[in-house]
Amino acid sequence: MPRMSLEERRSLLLDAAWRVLSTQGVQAATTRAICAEAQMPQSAFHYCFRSRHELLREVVVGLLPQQVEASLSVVDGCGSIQKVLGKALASYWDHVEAEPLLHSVLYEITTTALRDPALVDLAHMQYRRAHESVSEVLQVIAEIRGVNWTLPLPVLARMVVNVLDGMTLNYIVDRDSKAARAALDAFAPIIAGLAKPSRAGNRAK
Amino acid sequence: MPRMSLEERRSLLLDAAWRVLSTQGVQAATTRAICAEAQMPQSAFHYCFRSRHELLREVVVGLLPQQVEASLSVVDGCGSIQKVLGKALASYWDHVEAEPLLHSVLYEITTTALRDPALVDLAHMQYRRAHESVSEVLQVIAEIRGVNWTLPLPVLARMVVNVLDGMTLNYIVDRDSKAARAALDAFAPIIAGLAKPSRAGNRAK
DNA sequence: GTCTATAAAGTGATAGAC
DNA sequence: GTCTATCACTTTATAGAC
Repeated sequence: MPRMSLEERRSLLLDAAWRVLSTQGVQAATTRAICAEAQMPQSAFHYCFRSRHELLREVVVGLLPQQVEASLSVVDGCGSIQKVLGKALASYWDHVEAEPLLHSVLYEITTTALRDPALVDLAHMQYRRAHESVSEVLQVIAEIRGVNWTLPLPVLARMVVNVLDGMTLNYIVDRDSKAARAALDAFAPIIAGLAKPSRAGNRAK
Repeated sequence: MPRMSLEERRSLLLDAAWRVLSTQGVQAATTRAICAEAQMPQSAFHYCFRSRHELLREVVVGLLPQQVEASLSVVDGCGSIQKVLGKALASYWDHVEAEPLLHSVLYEITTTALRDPALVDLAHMQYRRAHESVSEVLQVIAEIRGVNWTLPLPVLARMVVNVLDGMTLNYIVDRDSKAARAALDAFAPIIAGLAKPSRAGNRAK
């Protein structure tokens, strides 16, 4: 009913899309459902977005993954390498258990994008970003603890991404928090064990 | 055109469904597409299946996961624990690289099922089976090599499932065989390192 | 700019002639 | 048993009155 700027409406629709996506999934996030959530008529959708694809793309590129990556990046410098790594992993995992539907959407988007030539680059982007983000965290940890990783960083980063990905997907399905945390507690020291003191000594600057 | 028994037609439709699913994905596997693939009119679908859900369920329960599990279960008893485990993992991975679209469908089904109350049990079944299957393989390996796992079997099985799941999903997206095999080669000795010689000695019967 | 109304193309499922 | 035809519904996107 009220007049508003195009930018404002876009923002409302992106927020609404985000709510519909996380609560009902990609399939259910139709232009109708999103506009209903934003309390505007369906046709208002096309004032702001050329197509549903364009909106999906903006949601994924602009909103979703940052939150996830941020949760892993909370690195606290105190304690042994295993402690530091354990805290970063625990921070990520708290996010998974707090917002399982958010993570569920990420996997839906991946599988959806893989089958749609117009969206397939989103899937590639998700993993490229995840690898970069994890690489950075691992590098920071190595620096502040004065250690070197015994595997090439890209290999190690892929391993960590894959472990977290697999654990997350499994958790989303069975919601078995106890089992998931047992697995995470077993993985943490294993990954920490892939670090060795650097020749420069084991505490940096 | 030709008359045929209900069972025969069901079988044709299941095969056709499987081909459409793996080449075009869950979304595209409509009753029309499946019947076209099986070269019969769309209405023939409902001679055999009450609904599309019923067919999806039968495909998942009866056809898909067996192949995947079987590939991991190829356990060759010769060599060190690391060799044996490495061969089982390699056998699974060969299957992934040979049939990436098959594995892709499994993830699509998982995410699709999670959002659909009528199918959600399929997602649970997938993981329950995966855990059972991996547990069994790990147990067999421990027996023939005369070792014990240093972690409870359910925890270890979950870890292995998660690692393979994460690796597979990542590979399906980026198709980076070299990077994936580097990660797998790093994981194998780590998992093997979670075994310790049992008091009974390190070669069984 | 904003809305109602509708077009155009899909979907799963069914009716009814043969 | 088999098929054509179609129903009832949903989707994205657009036309056109206001």
